[in-house]
Parts: sequence; structure tokens; C-alpha cells
Amino acid sequence: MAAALELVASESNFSALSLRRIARRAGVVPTAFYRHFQDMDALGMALVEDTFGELRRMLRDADLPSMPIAGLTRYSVQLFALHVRDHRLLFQFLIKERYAGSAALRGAIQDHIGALIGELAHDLAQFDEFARIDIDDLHMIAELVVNAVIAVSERILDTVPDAAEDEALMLRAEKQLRLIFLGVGRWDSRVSRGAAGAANANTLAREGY
Amino acid sequence: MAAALELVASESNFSALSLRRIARRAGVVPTAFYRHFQDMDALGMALVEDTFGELRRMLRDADLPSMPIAGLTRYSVQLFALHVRDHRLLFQFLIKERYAGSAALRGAIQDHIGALIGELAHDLAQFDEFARIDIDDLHMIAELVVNAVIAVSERILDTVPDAAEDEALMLRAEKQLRLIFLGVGRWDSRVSRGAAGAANANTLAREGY
DNA sequence: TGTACATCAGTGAACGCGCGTTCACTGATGTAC
DNA sequence: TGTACATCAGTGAACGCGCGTTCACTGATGTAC
Repeated sequence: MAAALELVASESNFSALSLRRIARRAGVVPTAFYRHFQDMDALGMALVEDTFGELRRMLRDADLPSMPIAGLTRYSVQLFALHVRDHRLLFQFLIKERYAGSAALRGAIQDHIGALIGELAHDLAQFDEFARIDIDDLHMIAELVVNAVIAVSERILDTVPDAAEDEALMLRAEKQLRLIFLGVGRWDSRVSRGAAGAANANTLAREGY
Repeated sequence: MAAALELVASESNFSALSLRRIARRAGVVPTAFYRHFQDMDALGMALVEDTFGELRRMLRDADLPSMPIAGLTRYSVQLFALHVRDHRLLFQFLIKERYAGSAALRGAIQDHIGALIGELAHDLAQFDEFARIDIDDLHMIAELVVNAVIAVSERILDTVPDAAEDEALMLRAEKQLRLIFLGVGRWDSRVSRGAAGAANANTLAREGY
């Protein structure tokens, strides 16, 4: 698995690898591969499960919902960004396979991400400010947040590791989440139904065109 | 090029294709490939340029900055989503290669997306409500918007074409942009500097923790 | 209008190579009694 | 404590196959004069 991850990081993606090159990298004869995985698909799936396993363990240990609310956004962004940085190869694999993997791989990854969005929506609902927001909109907001967090991960993994640059990317992501939460403070059923766009508002930002 | 796009849509990604299969699909002998492209990399690059060429032509024809502001968000989202849907194979290719392509392909795609973000930041600056927002924050906001639009494209391309479902995805994306713009209405240099998070605010959404 | 030539897309044979997978095997480690 | 056996990771030869690329070629279309 480590050999496969290293090769994915230095190549285009998982489907561009061959069983023989992975075995060679692992210092083992090609046929030894079959002692560990039935085929390449099985290896890919194991890597996906590993990645989300690590991520979930981190989230469980962090227990964000019980944290003090002051600085929670900053803390969450940093927690996630540093986790991604410390599991560089796993997440490079994940981001590449999210759309370019086999159908099975893609499906598994989307299911995991969908579950995380659902859990975030559930966690957000515990905050007073989100109490008046209906379930669909909570989900929509959680999706926006997760997309922003994935985007910053992609940026961190796309560049060569650099602490100063990572810091700037985290700050930007933090601002993005803060902007979203500011919007939530003004979100109500009227905006949700799209009334503002069609009625008497007069600027893009004031009424959410 | 059409043959390559069809194969990418039914396979994992571009790097999983072979020159011979593309030629076969195009109804031509493998060596005829070299009459059109120097190698597979050149074909990939041509496809990237094609995709952004189509997108830019659409954006130029639409001339969004000159549109009436009422309903602009909805209109923009639909414009983009329908364009993606009508160029399904091109954008499926793009999304797969964005992270899983060769270094050259990835670089070209990121450059194009970066340019679009820059142009959006420039266009947003023309609106009164954005005048007081500094250039870095404008860029941050444009990035958030573009990420949300890319995410909805990914969702549209991930599922089987279905008008009702596409409509729901567009509505969700529209809400996300509206939420962002609502946040912009409350965004100021104090929030930007991160003062709110550390000072006397008391909920996530009211002050943008 | 007719002729000579250049350009161009496509052909088909051939090459050496790395591929996934099969098979019977080796030898170290763990387990039962 | 010693012996017999099972389990397990790894070995190495062999297979048929699709791959990218080379080469000299064909024949249709376009262009110059």
C-alpha cells in the first residue's frame, strides 16, 4: 500500500500504475502481490478505506462539537489542513481518484464525503443560529463548507510543502468559512424561497441576488 | 478528439486510454494518429484548450457584467450548468484531468481556472457592494464562488442526465451563491482581520467565528 | 484547360517491451499435542 | 521439551497480449503555371 501511494504521488493517478511496478517498488516479485490483494481494484479500495479511517479517527479524537465556540472555525480549518498535510500521500490519492478512479472507487469516495456532509449538517444544527434553518438548507450549507475545505486541501497538496504558504491557504479558507457563517446570520425562509432575488432588493450583496 | 472524449467518459480517465484504442474508436489505423498529434500529451492539451475555448466563448456571448442585476445569480448558475450539461464529455474530461492528469495537463487546467477566478474578482469589484472589499478578499470570494460552481458541475456530470435532478442541483448552487453574497453584505475589514473571532462575539453565525 | 507536382490522411507490416496471470515451488514461522 | 504439520509470504519461469513507434507505401485532393 505504501508503494502504491508513493507511485500515485509521482505519477498521474492510480489507474496509470501497474501491478508489476507496485510490486517492484515494494521490493517483491509481481506474483507476491496476490498474497495481499485479489487485484488492483481491491488495493484501491483498501487505500480509500485507509484514508477515511485516518480522517474519522482524527475527527473523533478532536471532538469538535464539544469545543468552545470562540475560534472554532480557525481551529477546525487548521486541524483539517494539518491532518491533510501530515497524510499527504493518502489525500493526494484521494483527490485524484475522487473523479478519475474506477466506478467502484469513485462511488466509495463520494459515499464517504456524503456521509461527512451529513454529519456536519447534524453538528451545525446544534448551534442556536442554525436552529431556524430547515434541513435542506442545513445540508446545502454543510456542502458549501465541505467543498471549501476540500478546495483548500487540494491547494495544499498541489504545491510543494511550505509552511508559510500553507498558513496563507488556511487563512483564506478560514475567511471563506467565516463569510459563509456571516451569510447564515441573515439567511431565512424568505431568502431560501428565492423571494429576495425577484422582489424589491437593489444590490447583489445586500439582498442576495 | 471526439473518440478520445467518448472513451474518457466510459473509462476512468485519459491516462487509462491507449493511442491504439483511440485510433480504433476513430475508425482509423493506429499510425494515422500521428498525422494529427505528436503524442497523447498533445491530444490531451488540445482537449483542455477546446474545453476552455468553448467556455470562454459562452461567457463572452453571455456578457454577464452588462446584465440587469435582478436574478443575475440564478441566471449565471443556470447558464453555467446548462453549458456544462451541453458539453458533457468535454467537462467530464476536464474534471477528471484536473487532478489526475499529467503534470502539464494539470498545470494548464489550473492556470485556466485561476484566470477565471481573477476575472470574476474583477467583475465583482464593479458592484457597489464590493467596492469596500480589498483585492485579496475579492479574490477569496471569487474563489469560493468558482469552487461552488465547479462542485455543482461535478454533481451534474456525476449522475445520469436528468432534467429534474439538474434543476434541484442548480437551485442548491444558487442558494449557496446567495448565501455567500449575504455574507459579503456584512463583510468588513474588521472581520477580514479576524477580530470577530477573537473578541466579544457570541455565536458562530452572528459574528462569523 | 491541361499537366506536373506537392501535400496530406490513411495503410499495413514489423519491432521490442511491459503487462496480468498461471503454476509448482521454497522456506520461515506458528500451532497442536 | 520435542516433533509433526499447517499456514503464509515470497519465488521464478512461462504464457499470450496489447502497447507505442518506425518505416516505406498509397491514393486522393489541392496548387502552380
